[in-house]
Amino acid sequence: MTAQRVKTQNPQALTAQGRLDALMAGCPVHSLRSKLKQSGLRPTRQRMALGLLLFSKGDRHLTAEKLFEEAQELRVPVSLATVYNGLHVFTQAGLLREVAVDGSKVYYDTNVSNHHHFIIQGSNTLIDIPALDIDRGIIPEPPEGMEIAGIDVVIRLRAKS
Amino acid sequence: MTAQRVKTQNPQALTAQGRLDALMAGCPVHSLRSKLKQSGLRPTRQRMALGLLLFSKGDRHLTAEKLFEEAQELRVPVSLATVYNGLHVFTQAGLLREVAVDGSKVYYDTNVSNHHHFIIQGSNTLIDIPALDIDRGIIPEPPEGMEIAGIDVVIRLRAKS
DNA sequence: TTACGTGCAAATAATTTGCAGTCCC
DNA sequence: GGGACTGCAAATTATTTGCACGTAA
Repeated sequence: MTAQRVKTQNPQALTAQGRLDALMAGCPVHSLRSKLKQSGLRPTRQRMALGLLLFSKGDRHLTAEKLFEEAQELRVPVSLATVYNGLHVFTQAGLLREVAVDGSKVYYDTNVSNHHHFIIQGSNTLIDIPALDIDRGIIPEPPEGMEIAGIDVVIRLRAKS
Repeated sequence: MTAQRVKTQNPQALTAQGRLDALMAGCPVHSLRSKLKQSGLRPTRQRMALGLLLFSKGDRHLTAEKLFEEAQELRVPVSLATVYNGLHVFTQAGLLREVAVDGSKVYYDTNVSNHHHFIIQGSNTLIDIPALDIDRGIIPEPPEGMEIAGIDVVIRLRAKS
């Protein structure tokens, strides 16, 4: 192995892979590849394609069907079953968050930070709401011409570890 | 402050009308009947039976399938399609509230006042949370041995009338 | 009477699964 | 090479719909 072993606060910068990652930090392809590897997921052709569709356009709210359509439009060969599979493993890895909107389809949010949502009845559009507002009991103003039809708060519980 | 009880007999020994009567005994049958009429809904045999199952046991959280099972256990003749139909018209009439829990099934809450929910991961159990707490930015303590896995806030919007 | 409701079975919609074949490490 | 991943099609689950028949007003 290499002889240069200097301790710093960023050990990753000292390995060959780390230097490579740093160089490629601006490249969405390579940053996605290492994100997947860090999560123990093989960066397969299909997962890379889905990951790029999901994560290289800012925060997005997508259904499985919608993501599948986007892949098809771009002539990326991926099956619907693999889209579902990919969304599940991405979610498990903490790269996506499922949003409970209604009883029909599941939405995936590429913004995994703490925040909430408006949903416009009829059109199935999600709009982010910063968490702080609601956590302080402040209900934000609806967009122009819209009014609040209802508020759903669901706190999911699990057995303490 | 317990409600007047009617002596229960073997439900199978009764006629359909008799079982319906047993179900109605001690229950606000007429208030349900007028509630339905006020909403422009015909108080049919099936809707009365479903309404009594829903509204005569305090606040409940039910799925269509669960309500159907309860009707079957009490030998109340009603089809699954009619259960779905009934839940929809009751919801439109403001007698029920749909709760967005996850992407699979729809829950119906007989408590239509402003409040929120815990859901216990794994078991599909809903627990009411008074609205005031959350509307003031106070997240209530989870039950013993449970911890918060996540919070979903969805504000549903509609076009201003 | 007659429009609204109901029951049945078939149709949808979203998602999952079984398994043979493929690809990454 | 071997286990992880993918694709296809069939299976499942939750819900809706079409239509003939029933029933409350």
